[in-house]
Amino acid sequence: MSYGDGMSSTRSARSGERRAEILRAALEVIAERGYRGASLAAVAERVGLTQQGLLHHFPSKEALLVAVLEERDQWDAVPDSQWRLDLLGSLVEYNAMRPGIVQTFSALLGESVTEGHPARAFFTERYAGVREAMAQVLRVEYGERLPGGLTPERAAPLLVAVMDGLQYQWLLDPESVDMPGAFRDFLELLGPEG
Amino acid sequence: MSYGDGMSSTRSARSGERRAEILRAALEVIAERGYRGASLAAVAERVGLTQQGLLHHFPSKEALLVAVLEERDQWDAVPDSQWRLDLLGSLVEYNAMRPGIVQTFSALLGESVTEGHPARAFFTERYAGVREAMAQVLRVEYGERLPGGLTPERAAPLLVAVMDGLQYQWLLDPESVDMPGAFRDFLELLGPEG
DNA sequence: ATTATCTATAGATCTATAGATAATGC
DNA sequence: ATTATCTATAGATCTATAGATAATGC
Repeated sequence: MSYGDGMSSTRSARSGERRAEILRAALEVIAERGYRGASLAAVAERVGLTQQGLLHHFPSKEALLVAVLEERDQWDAVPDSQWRLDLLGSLVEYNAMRPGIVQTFSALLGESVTEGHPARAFFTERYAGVREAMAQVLRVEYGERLPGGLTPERAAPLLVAVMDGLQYQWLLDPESVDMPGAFRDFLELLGPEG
Repeated sequence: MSYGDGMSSTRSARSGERRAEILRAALEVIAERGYRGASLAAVAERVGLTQQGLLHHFPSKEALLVAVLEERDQWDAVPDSQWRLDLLGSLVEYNAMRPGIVQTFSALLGESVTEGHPARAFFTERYAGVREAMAQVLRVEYGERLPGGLTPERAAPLLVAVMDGLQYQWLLDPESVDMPGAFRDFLELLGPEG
């Protein structure tokens, strides 16, 4: 399912560029301060607009966040069920090269568990989907029985948990935590095939 | 190392109680809104004080956060190197019974990766310590060689990552994620001894 | 006409300080 | 005296709306 160019007949190319600029700036500011701590003014300043000028492109702060989340190409370098297990290591390596995106994502994930957070539903659904996709990836690699007697469905949340958990440890202390190496260790642990 | 009663000669018992009440309220409000989203007024209201009344007990919002973090009994039902591996499963089970604390912790961890967050140093140091402690726990259980050819030091960040990562998945969707079960699965994966 | 921006501003908050008042502990 | 709490308030923000002005596209 390829999803369109985002600037259909109603919106000019120039406007599309502006939106993209704003989204990039929002991503940065959220990485630095989280969503609740990010002010529209800070995002606007980064693209040389006033806060009111920004609100012409996104009618509210929440609309801006939703747009950021939907532009999930950023994190949807993340796998679907077509992926192969041995590519996950490379994905983690790739993530280690873009701390900004990882930080935005991790800050939003952390905030999203608080009450009434506008990203909560997004993450809940996303994780359900990612667990399913990972189960399928594991099934392709191992069939129904994994080491330790696990099924793909039971191993999937662990795989996801390791990726997320390592991101926090790595963001807090990149010198001490070799994120890609640790993730490969986990794949090793998963068994001979990995 | 037992750490004292927190109300030495300088502070009355009544004051200690008030402080404890405030800390409990702060824990709740942070769970609901994160640290940046938590207002002193919201915490104060919960203990029947004005915001200014609260600031008599903690001179600033940051001082309140520091006090919350230092009262880490909450999360330091978390292991030191004396622990045994098979007790970790029970710890996760215990955590599954106190979603509030888990949520406070997870929200703070998420926020802490943003710039200039007052909990950042705390978490960085805490994780270094927890990794060390976990390595020692693994060493006691397995010696120097774990399944997959891992050393205790290399397995430790994975163990920690699984615990944290599962917490997020579980907070977002407790119906779909069996946190204690999944963690036991991971211990199973770690090998025969676990 | 529509789109992009701006200035002005309303209306909420938020943290923190100053200083008054009441209660408590020697 | 010290401790706990309150009222008043300064000084920053923040989001969002209203309405003016300039630029762009048919």
